[in-house]
Formats: sequence, structure tokens, C-alpha cells
Amino acid sequence: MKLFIRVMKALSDPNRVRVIKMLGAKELCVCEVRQLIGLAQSTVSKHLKILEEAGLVTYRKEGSWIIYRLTQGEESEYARVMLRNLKGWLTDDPELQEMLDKTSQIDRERICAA
Amino acid sequence: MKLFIRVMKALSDPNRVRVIKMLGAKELCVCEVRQLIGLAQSTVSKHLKILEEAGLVTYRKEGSWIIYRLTQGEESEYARVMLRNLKGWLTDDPELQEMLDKTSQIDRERICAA
DNA sequence: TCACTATATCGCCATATGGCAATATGGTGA
DNA sequence: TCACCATATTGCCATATGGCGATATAGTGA
Repeated sequence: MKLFIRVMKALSDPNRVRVIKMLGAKELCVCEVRQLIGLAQSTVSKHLKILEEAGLVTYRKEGSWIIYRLTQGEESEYARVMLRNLKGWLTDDPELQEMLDKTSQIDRERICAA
Repeated sequence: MKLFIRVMKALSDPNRVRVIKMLGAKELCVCEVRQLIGLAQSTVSKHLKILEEAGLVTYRKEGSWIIYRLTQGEESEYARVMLRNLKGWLTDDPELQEMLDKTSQIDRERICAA
């Protein structure tokens, strides 16, 4: 029950759902997410942690960047099924569509000066 | 997005998930739910409203009882898919199992004196 | 080492949520 | 009509949540 609730809570916030959809298009470092979603860095970091603890996203380090991507739901059936559902869901939301356009265009080198 | 979030929020509370699982076994009036779940009547009523607004449950009147049951997700793909998933999920949760046993045994006439 | 960048964590605040008791509403049956 | 039952709504409280700025941590590169 606890794990299920954790996944549902993680998906109960529109900004976190936006992050999931963005990461569905392309893996992103924290400052790219911050740019795309327009929240404070600390807020983005908190959201990513919640998604990670639900088994929905994972990350790797690359230099001083931390690059997040969706998981395959290896840790949680709930995460796996919800990620699969979300691929098909919300595809006609215009605000999300615009965000996804920006996501595919974004250039990490330009946004996060290295 | 709003509808999706509404479904996720509805499923983010363990007591509401318990109600869903109970109603998956059998339709129930509010006082039966109250008995099974052990919360105040006003709290149960509030939870049922949230589930209803998410398109997960519906109700009919029968005398002075209001009898709730799961929907078929006619109103919402999100509700439909989640209800289908939930049928298979949490089936080995011992605390839920016990509640489901009680649910199938419950006798409306005995609990809710008419 | 130092300055700089990226990220995480902390402390705070406003609002949302889940709980209850009390009250309102509406049907039942004498 | 009146008393009673089931349910919904309201008002209140404690805790959770989502937001931010400030600070801590850690890597980079001079």
C-alpha cells in the first residue's frame, strides 16, 4: 500500500507530471528542468527527489551535472505501469505540447554554461 | 491535466484506496463503509465525494440509503485504467485482505437498522 | 588554493488535506 | 405532524505539501 501511495502522491502534482512528460522526450539535467518549468532550483530538486523515491526517475552524474531520466519501472510495478500509461496520456494538452517542443530544442551547453 | 491530477489525488490517500478495494468486492452504503473503515461518518462522506468527482465511484438512492459502487470509468479514461489496474494490485496486502473478508460478510440490514 | 557552477538541503510561509464533532438536509414511518 | 435514521455540509484543528531564498556540498578549472 505504501509504495502504491508513494507513486500516486508523486503523480498528484502538475509540475511533477510536467517533469515526467519532459523526461519522456529526453533526459535532462536539473538546470534544464528548471529552465523549462520555471520554478526555483530548490523546488525542482525537491520534486525530482519525490519522483526518484517513487521509482519513476533515476539519475547519473556527468561532470558537475546530475542528469535525470525516466526509469523502466524496474523497482516498482506501479511506477512501470504509470510510466507506460503516461506515454499515451495528456498528448493533446496544448500547454504540455509547447513545453515538449522547448524540451526537444533545448541545448544543455547553452543553458548550463560549463 | 486537471482531470488526471484529480484521479491521482483521489488515489493518494490510503483510506480512499481501501474504499475502492471494498467497493470492488461489493457495492456498499455509506454506513457500511463507515463500519468497515472505522472513520467518522463525515470523513467517509468527504472521501466518497472526492472519489465520485474523480469518476471512480457513483451511487444510487435506495430508500434513505445511498449506495456506492465503482464506475466503469465511463467518464474518464484515467479512472477506467486505474480501476482496472487496482483490481490486480494490492491483492496480497494482509490488512486489505482482512477488510475484504469483512466486506463480503457484511449484512446491510444488520449494520444499518432500517 | 580560489572562484565558479550545479545541485541538495534547510528554514520559513501560505495553502491544501484529512480528521472530527456539530449541524443541516432529506427520507421513513408512526 | 413528529421522531428517527442515513447522509451531506460546515467549522475547526493538526499536519502535509509546494513554493521560495539562503545556505551547504561537491565538482571544475585556473
